Formats: sequence, C-alpha cells, structure tokens
Amino acid sequence: MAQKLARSSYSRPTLIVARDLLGKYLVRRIGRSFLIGKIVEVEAYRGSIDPASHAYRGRTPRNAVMFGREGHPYVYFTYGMHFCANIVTEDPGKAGAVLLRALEPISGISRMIVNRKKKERKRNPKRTDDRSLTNGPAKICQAFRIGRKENGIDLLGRKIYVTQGESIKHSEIERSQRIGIREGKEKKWRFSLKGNRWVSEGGRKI
DNA sequence: TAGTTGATCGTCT
DNA sequence: GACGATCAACTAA
Repeated sequence: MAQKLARSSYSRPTLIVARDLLGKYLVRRIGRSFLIGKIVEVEAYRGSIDPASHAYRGRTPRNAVMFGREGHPYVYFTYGMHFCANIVTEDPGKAGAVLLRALEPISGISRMIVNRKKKERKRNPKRTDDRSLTNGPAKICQAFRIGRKENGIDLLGRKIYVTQGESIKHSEIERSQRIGIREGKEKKWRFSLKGNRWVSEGGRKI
C-alpha cells in the first residue's frame, strides 16, 4: 500500500494543495473492501478571502469543519439530494478547502457501480460508460459512500485517506474557472489533468 | 446535441 | 422564504 499523505501536506497554501492532489489516490475503506480512485479534478476554496466559499461569511454550524484542523473532509449536503466532499487545508481558522470534482476509478469499480445504483444500464447504453461513475462531485460521494457521517473524520485515519499516486508533470495540469458558482467566477482555481476522460462535463466545455 | 427542468431539503436571511 | 460548489431525464430540432 502506498504511503498516506502526512498532515503537513494539507498545511500548505490551498492552491498548492489543490494542484498537488492531482494524481494522488483517494482511498475509501468500507469494512474489508477498498475503493480507490485517482484524483483528476479539484477546485480550491479559500475561506474568508473567497466569496464563493461556504466559509466566506464566517463560521456557522455547517461549515465548522472547514475552520478546524487541516486534513479532514468537509462534506456538505446541497440541492436537497447531493453530497460534495472537500479536504480542509491550511491552519485551523483559515478555512481553506479543496473540492474533489472528479476521480478516475482504479479499484473496487463493481462496488462503485452498485453504490451508484446503475439500474438504467440496459435501458440507456450511453450511460454504461464508466466515465459517469465518478465524473462529478456528487457522483464521487455516491460511488464512495461519503455522506454526513464522514464529515470531519480524520484523513490520517483508516476510513478515508489519500495516498501518494502518480507523479504529474506541470504540463499535464490544466487550470480553469470554477464550476457552478456565481461569485469569484473569474478566479482560475480549478485544476484538472489534461485530456483525462473522467474530468467532469461542466469543466471540459470551458 | 443543446437547452430546459424536476427532484428535494438543509441552511441562512 | 429563497436558493444552492448537482444530476439525470426530458424536450426540441
């Protein structure tokens, strides 16, 4: 098993952490089985200096985890039905976070399919593509069974963590505008792997 | 293939 | 009471 990222990896400036997470492996342990995905798309949210961040208007019960220690997942519920997962960065109080937007499935794929409840596979062949398994922030949470319970647990623990993955060259990284937000749109704080098939749809249009 | 909309509810104003 | 760091199904062409 590859080496888990140390706490200090998450302590660095949010933009650096975001870029650096590309190519790393997100590992989710459920009982005895493991789900593994390579991180191919992320967005940086910079706490109190970023109007698009949930933490911009200060601490609330919902975003408390972001104001806590780095190296913990901030999982939030949105649109009445979806979860999205972030990784908290920088020192406590800074409320930096990196949103996981897309993964490339590496291991445990059949379980991811079950978790995503893909009963439509027969009826709609277009969607049988494995691309739709984890090419969006809410899809990742479904496939990896990340929800309220995982909010704020330690990424240095056993249930969810990040390991060293593939080394990524600077030239392989694409930098663009963030998706699905109004304020702070102009900031190019979204990072993805050029040409990777799992990069989310919203992103590849830009 | 592009554009639109329904689902569905916690959080903050 | 409004809306959201979304997704999937639907419509029109």
